[in-house]
Amino acid sequence: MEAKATRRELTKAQNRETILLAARDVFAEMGFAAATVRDIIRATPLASGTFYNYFKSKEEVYQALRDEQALRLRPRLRQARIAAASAEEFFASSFRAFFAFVAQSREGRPRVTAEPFRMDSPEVLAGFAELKEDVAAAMARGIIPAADAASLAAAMTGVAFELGDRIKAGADVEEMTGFATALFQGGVAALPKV
Amino acid sequence: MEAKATRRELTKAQNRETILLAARDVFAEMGFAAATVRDIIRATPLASGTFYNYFKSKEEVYQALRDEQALRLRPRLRQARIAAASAEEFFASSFRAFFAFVAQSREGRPRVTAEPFRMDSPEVLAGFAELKEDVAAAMARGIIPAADAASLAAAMTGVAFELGDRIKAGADVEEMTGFATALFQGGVAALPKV
Amino acid sequence: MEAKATRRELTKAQNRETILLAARDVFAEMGFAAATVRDIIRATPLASGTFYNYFKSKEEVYQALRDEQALRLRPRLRQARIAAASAEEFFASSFRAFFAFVAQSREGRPRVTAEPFRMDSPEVLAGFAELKEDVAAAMARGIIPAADAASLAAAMTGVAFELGDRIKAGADVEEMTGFATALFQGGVAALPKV
Amino acid sequence: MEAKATRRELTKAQNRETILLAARDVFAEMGFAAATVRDIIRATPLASGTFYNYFKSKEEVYQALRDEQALRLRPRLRQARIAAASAEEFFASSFRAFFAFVAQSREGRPRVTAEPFRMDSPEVLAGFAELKEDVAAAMARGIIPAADAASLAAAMTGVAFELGDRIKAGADVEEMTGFATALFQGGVAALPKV
DNA sequence: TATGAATGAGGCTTCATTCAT
DNA sequence: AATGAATGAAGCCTCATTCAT
Repeated sequence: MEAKATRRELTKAQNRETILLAARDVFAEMGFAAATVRDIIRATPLASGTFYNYFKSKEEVYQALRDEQALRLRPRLRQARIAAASAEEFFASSFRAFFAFVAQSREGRPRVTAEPFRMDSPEVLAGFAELKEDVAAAMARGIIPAADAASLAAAMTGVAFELGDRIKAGADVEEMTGFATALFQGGVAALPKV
Repeated sequence: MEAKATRRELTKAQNRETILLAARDVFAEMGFAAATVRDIIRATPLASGTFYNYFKSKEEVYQALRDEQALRLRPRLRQARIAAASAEEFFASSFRAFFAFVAQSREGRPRVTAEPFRMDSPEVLAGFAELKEDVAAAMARGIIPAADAASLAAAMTGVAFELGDRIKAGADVEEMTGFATALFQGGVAALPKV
Repeated sequence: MEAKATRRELTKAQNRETILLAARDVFAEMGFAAATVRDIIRATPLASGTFYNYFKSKEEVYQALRDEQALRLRPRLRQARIAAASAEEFFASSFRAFFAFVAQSREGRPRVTAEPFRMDSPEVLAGFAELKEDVAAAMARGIIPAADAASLAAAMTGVAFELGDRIKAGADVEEMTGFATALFQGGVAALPKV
Repeated sequence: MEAKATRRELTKAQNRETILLAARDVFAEMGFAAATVRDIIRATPLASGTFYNYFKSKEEVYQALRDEQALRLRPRLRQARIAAASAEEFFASSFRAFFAFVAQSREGRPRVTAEPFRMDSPEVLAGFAELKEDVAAAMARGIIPAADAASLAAAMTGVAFELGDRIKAGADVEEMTGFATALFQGGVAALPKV
């Protein structure tokens, strides 16, 4: 009895995963705007109706994708930031975690999309909120000079996304981390010389 | 005969503009992904067929919109950066021009879209290339310490977009400019105290 | 073993009844045309597959519903008409039985449907055929003046349905019965004065 | 210029009519519940999208069909009833107008539908309201004995529909009219002997 | 050029039904 | 029997685009 139930559950979970993976590829290949539910289904061995057993729309798949990603990324970031004992450590570990994540999830799947957007899913927003909190906490702990935490968090986000976009291989991770960390630590003057 | 021709020219230009303005509103209201050519036409007194006298698709309108914006923004940015005699001036004038532009184009049109994307139209890409060049030039001129120009340009872009997103009123422009400039000048230590 | 079998029988009958009741509500709420098998299932604690152990389609449920109703109504009508010793009795008992049935089956379930249709299920048709026969029989017995029995039966049916539609509460039954009976007995001149 | 406009208008009107006629046949053949928009389109030389230039749904076509019919029927009925100088005339002219209308609109199109329903479109409801008013007016004028006008109107409606259903050819019109009129005038006793 | 109805491809979604468990 | 996920046919509808006027 239990085996039976388990088997079904398994298939369900697999189907869901199948759809998510297909969606990721489709979005990457043609961009979110152009992608259709049909495209996702076609990238799958499943029947059209099956899609709707799992998601209501491409938006929902997208959310799930984002959220799943964020869910995997957030703890790492959090961990890195909370453990930081100095500004250098705070920035370096934050950026390193993010860039490593980008490099890994980009593995074998080159960034093709002409449309680098970021939907404001709850998980993503929550991730940003966390960053702001952590920045504020770091300021309170005296690790970072007191300033506008929200703006600093936004600046970190912008730099992370924009430099993240430029990451090609795992090799770039440390380089980018060094660059971003130096920038936030000491401005242009502190950047690694070329 | 000439009058007629002139009038026609005028009408042509006006129709094009009508469509562009409508498209801007439609994109702002429902996002690029959800918007359709029909939506744009409906936001216009024109007939559906007329759209195709001016554009081939919503993508093309979007490009035109971007390009027009970039075309208005780029000279200002360029001007500001080339005239800069110090790093401080370089950053401040760049960010100020951008934030002012954002504040102005947002006037009366609150940011509604749940989809803050940035398509890589030729004009926008060109704008980024320009920034990179100008950064490199500034480094060559000794105004900015020598470093990876592309990464620095990317970082500036990221900060500009992310802080730009947070701009609500014209009043924020100077504040944001000060924040971003200080960050690039001297890192977190240099940020305005709260 | 026997207990088990019995229980199963019971469950079978119960499931069938469950589906029929759900179908009745669904049809009443959204009309037959709009209702789907899924709607019926959803109004039930049963699984979708189970439906097909009992019925082949919503049409079949509908028939079953009609037939069950007709099956309950017909004997009463028949009884009433056969026992009639005068035209007055014939009409009054027929209409009373019908209106009472309507009032009862409408109890607590107000007429919502925008689609007052009457499918010609075998049972319903049989009911009409019976009425015609009984009318003819009553004519043969001299209780009702000889006339076109089919047309008279049709007229009775029309009046019954149309006045039945106007019944709200049990209180209306006698009133409607009086009205219809008077009409068939003596025409407009015989109708209750207001 | 005018000719051109006229030509277009004409085509539009023709298309609308084409759809209405097709819908009428489709509804007659398979019943409203089973009919789909696709069925209607298929019964037409038009493209699927064209349907939606004229109607939003099969319900809307149905309404239009009903309303058009009612619009043609109502004035005749009204006329007939208002001109009536006696109860006999009131009933006879009402039923005659209705039965003639039924016979005519049924010409060549035998009643196949297994589903004799009547949707409560505004026009149909208005028609019924008119009947009630006219009955009341006739009572006020002393032509019909005072009674419950609404119930009498309902009874007339029921008899009309039910007998109307039995009409096959124009030949039946007078017969049915005589039957119904006699019934309302004097009850069963007054019915034509067989 | 402007118009706007017609077109039909194609996306979206639900549905009845099946079938492995 | 009961379950409920999978299926894919098919209905719904919108859309981009064409084209006669």
